Amino acid sequence: MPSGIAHAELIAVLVAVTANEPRVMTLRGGEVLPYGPFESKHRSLQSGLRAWIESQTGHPVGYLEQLYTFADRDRDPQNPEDTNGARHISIGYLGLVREQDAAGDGRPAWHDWYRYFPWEDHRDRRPEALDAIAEHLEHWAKGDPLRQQRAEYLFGLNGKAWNEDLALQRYEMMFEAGLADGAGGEGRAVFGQPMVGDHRRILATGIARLRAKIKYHPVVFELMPESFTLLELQRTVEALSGLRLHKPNFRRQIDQQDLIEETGEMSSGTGGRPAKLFRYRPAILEAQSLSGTRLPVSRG
Amino acid sequence: MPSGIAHAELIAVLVAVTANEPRVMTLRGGEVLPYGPFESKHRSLQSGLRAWIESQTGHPVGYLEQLYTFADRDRDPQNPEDTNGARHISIGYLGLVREQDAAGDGRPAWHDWYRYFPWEDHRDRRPEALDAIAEHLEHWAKGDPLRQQRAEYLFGLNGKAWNEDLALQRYEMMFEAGLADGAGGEGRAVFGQPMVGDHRRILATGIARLRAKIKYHPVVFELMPESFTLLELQRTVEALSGLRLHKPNFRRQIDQQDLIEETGEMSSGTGGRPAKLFRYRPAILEAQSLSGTRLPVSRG
DNA sequence: CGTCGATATACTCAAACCGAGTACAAGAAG
DNA sequence: CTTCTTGTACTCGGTTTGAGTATATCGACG
Repeated sequence: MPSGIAHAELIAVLVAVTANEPRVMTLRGGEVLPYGPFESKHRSLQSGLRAWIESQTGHPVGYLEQLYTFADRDRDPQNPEDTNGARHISIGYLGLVREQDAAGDGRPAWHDWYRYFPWEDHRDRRPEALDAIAEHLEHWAKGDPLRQQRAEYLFGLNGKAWNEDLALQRYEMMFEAGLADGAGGEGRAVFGQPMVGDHRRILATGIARLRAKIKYHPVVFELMPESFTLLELQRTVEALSGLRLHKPNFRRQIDQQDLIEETGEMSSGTGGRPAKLFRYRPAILEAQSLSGTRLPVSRG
Repeated sequence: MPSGIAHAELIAVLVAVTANEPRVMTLRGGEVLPYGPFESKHRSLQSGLRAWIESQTGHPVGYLEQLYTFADRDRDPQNPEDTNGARHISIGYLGLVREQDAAGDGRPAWHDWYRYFPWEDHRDRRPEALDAIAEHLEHWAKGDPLRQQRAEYLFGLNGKAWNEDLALQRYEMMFEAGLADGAGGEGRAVFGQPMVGDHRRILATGIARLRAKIKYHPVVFELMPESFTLLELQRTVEALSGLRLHKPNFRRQIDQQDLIEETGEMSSGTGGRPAKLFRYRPAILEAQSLSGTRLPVSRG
């Protein structure tokens, strides 16, 4: 069997939510996702990565999931990989941690992920960037009905509904249309802060996966502090999904499923009436995380 | 940065449905999944694998999706990989092809996948294997309430409902309990045909993924011939999910979504009244495959 | 002290969806 | 022409879900 030798590395999309903003851990001024060599001293990829992340962030990783393995030849045009005949493989992981915090070696920094994808935040209003994007895409899709239809669908144009789960496909279309980095040349606009190589695509993959995941699995709780109010929980889900939710319905679905229980204490309140504090029910965890636990992600 | 060198290979779970049975392509008498080295002559992993599969099966691959990257150190105990310091990475893919067909180099054969997971087929009756499995698991979980609860949940014991999506978790529990291969020793029973290394686990990953996928994405059509009757479509979904479905409801959901259209012709009939022939609507494909197309997988 | 602003929490209501069952139509086989 | 098998249409009740409304309880401020 020929070759089959490759450079392998791990790359992590580490997410935390602080002050109602979803954040990603980055290096080098925010244009690189944390990555590391594929070492074999640990029993599995997961456990090795987990240890590495904990050394970097100083916090335990609540949830860790393999995202995707990226290995396209033209991944990173600036860094030709065929020189030695071996290819470059990046195994991407999605990790959720409870708090943003400095510490660690490589001066990691947490950044609001909407800095990289400003068009993905629909919590307060339709992002203005969308209008400009729509215009560019229209020009790009001119004469190609399939492209047009797909652009309308992905970006919620012409009365189509916005679907928050399609973050990756949206980014990919923008990349193809030359709107994601300078590669398009010819004076095209660039939206959102670029990252090195395909790191922004990997981040988009993580966002899309997480947005899909929170609807059916109780992973949000990995991002919450020990005790929290229902509104804080809702704000976290909203931060991740980029949508505003309907408060009564959100609460209904939450307590229909017995995912949380009251701690007995009340929040000291930021403004209005004090809210009950809740905690995630760890006992139920195993069974629930298998079955179809649902978090309502619906417009409000 | 240290090492980061690894042996990389691709491994494929190739699925077809023929005569209402889900089949997997295998080599060497059915105990090996098709695999190949990770070559760099193609633009991407996907396209390289696609070409390779088509040369093997003689049929185009309708759908191809990355499954998971397997790289645990103790993946394959018979084949120690630390000898040369490089680790072994398998990038798994799930592929759907339209017909089973011989041809190709390595004398590939298609096998009913329930041969490897007999307890997963609930179409006609509750598999008898489940009783024996339940008994073994009960013994294995004795004194550990978490294990007990999880076993009940995974295998639908004690009145719990069966959930077809949990195929992977079920296999993993059986593996842990020593019921999946001879490794358990001490005269344990072995259920289903074993495969080399972790190939059976990879197959379980593919089955679970496909079962989850068909509920929300119109990928079943990649397994269907050009034109088909509604019952044939239903039988295919049933074959994959391992469940019987409610006919009227299945039909309702199918044509609510405009996924298919009549060809105008009728089936020459296998028994009763001739059925209308339908075809998948290719025009809608792009948009639909993004949105939440639903195929009803419910008991009948 | 009373009102306002803000948040928390409870309740209502209709549309949509979904599981399950029933009834009838149309060809094949005997 | 009866029976079997498959196809197709319809009904019905329960559950889910999106959306709206009403009330409770705090802090702040005049």
